[in-house]
Amino acid sequence: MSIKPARTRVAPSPTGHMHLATARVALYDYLLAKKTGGQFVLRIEDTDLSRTVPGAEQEIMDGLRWLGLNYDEGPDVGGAYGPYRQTDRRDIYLSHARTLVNNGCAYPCFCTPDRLEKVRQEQMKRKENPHYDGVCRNLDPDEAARRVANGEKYIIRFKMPKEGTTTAHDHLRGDIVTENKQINDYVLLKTDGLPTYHLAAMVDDHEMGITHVLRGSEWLGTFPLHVNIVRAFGWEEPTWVHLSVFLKPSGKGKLSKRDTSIAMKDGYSVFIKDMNDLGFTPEGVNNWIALMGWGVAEDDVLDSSQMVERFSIDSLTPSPAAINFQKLDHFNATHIRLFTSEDLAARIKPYFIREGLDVNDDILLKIIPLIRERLVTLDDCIAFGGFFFKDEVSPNPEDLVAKGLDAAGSAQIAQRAYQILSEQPGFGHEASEPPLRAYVEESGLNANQVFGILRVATTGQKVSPPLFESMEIIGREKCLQRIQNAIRILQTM
RNA sequence: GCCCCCAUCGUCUAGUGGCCCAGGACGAAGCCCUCUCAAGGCUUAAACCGGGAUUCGAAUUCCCGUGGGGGCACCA
Repeated sequence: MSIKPARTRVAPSPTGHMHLATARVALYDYLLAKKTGGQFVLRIEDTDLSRTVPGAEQEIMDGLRWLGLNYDEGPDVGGAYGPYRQTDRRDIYLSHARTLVNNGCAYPCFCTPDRLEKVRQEQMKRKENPHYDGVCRNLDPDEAARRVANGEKYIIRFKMPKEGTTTAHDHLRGDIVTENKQINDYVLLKTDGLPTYHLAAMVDDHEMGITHVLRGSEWLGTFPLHVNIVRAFGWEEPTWVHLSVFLKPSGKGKLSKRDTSIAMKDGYSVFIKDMNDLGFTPEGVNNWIALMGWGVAEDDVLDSSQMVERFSIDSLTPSPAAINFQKLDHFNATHIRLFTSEDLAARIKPYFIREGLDVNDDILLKIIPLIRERLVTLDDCIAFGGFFFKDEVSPNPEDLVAKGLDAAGSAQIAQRAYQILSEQPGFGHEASEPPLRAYVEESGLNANQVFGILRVATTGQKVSPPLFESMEIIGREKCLQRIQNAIRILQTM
């Protein structure tokens, strides 16, 4: 690991919901910056006006903050290398495009979209690779300049060398050698005066002093182009790291944000904005995405500081990774068990409130040890602890009937239990459990039957945290009331 | 069609020529614990895509297949 501080950037387009892949790039960027004492930058790549979605930029910033990936520089925090929104940098790209035209590495192109489309069709018909046919590449520079001066519409294309090969170095894959003739004369500057990614990203990465470019492997195809652009400017290249892509859970095909069938189903989502609602924690999500594409040996439950400590771009993996929601569950549940009681209480409180429950903070803190290891997602607190905040519970009558018994028999047990509990001077679980256990012994019933009735009676549900501890928190009065109510239900069945 | 990338248990991965009859984690199965559900403990099943080559020796190097993925826009 280099000691030199790294400047990294995540550069999403505000074209839709922020998803897992963006979050992972940001995570790695963040980790590398922290590890080396450098800076992590957010840059918004909004040069395609037609695809920009209102609110998407905010969603990205909110998502990064939710994940705890606070950027040192960005549109809303500023920084010495701004502006951080590409539409605010038009002039910068324009002058750089001119530089390239002037040094012969780029040229104006006057071809109409119509003609281009026709050329493409013909090439396809001839089973050729669709590519720009180079009409304007061969224009006399003076004539081209004249036409530009005359106000003719034009774009600027990169003049890709026709001969030879380009060797581009990826940190994970080594040298990638491509024949130059395979690479098109890509558009650098569009009719609307805005740059394409190819120009904008290269210019910005250089101008912003980015030392390590981490990006998706979908950029591998244009990687040689990018390297040529950087070299045409005479700039030093950053370290290029092309990350593996995320595959659908099936492993068939790239994970797409347009694929709604898996975007949000069964309580899972690929969008960061949904994670909180679904009860996932930043710790769980970060841990999950961190390990898809990063080989950490052993101990793979890591918090942010442990990740920083261990992170290295050398241990990133180049192969595609299928996402696995079961693992998200695992990491989420594991991190929940690691939170302090106060922290966990604060985190689950909103879910109770969302459910319309009146949360008592004392009770909230008391139930934490009872429900903590049962939570996979934070919103599971409702299923395991909602009844603590209800005045009454309404058990399903059938659930009150113990296994192997009928309603009348179950009612008798409930009655006896009621009697035992009301005769007991104390009510804590230490006071209540022994006499009830003794009753189980002498009655010849099993604990499941007796405790099961009480569980359903007092909590209103078949599955709950440990019975006696729960009853203690519910309180003597409420418990007796609820058991009384259960007896009534059983007697009228 | 053309170009590029990738290839270890179902999944995420460790492994950089002998330490590997391949290790960990998730998931699965079983047992223990147990008032339900969990958690926890123990155990089991489960992989080096195929074929050549190099080498005393290959999961690890090279070549060829095959499979998967990505790209071939005035989108990023």
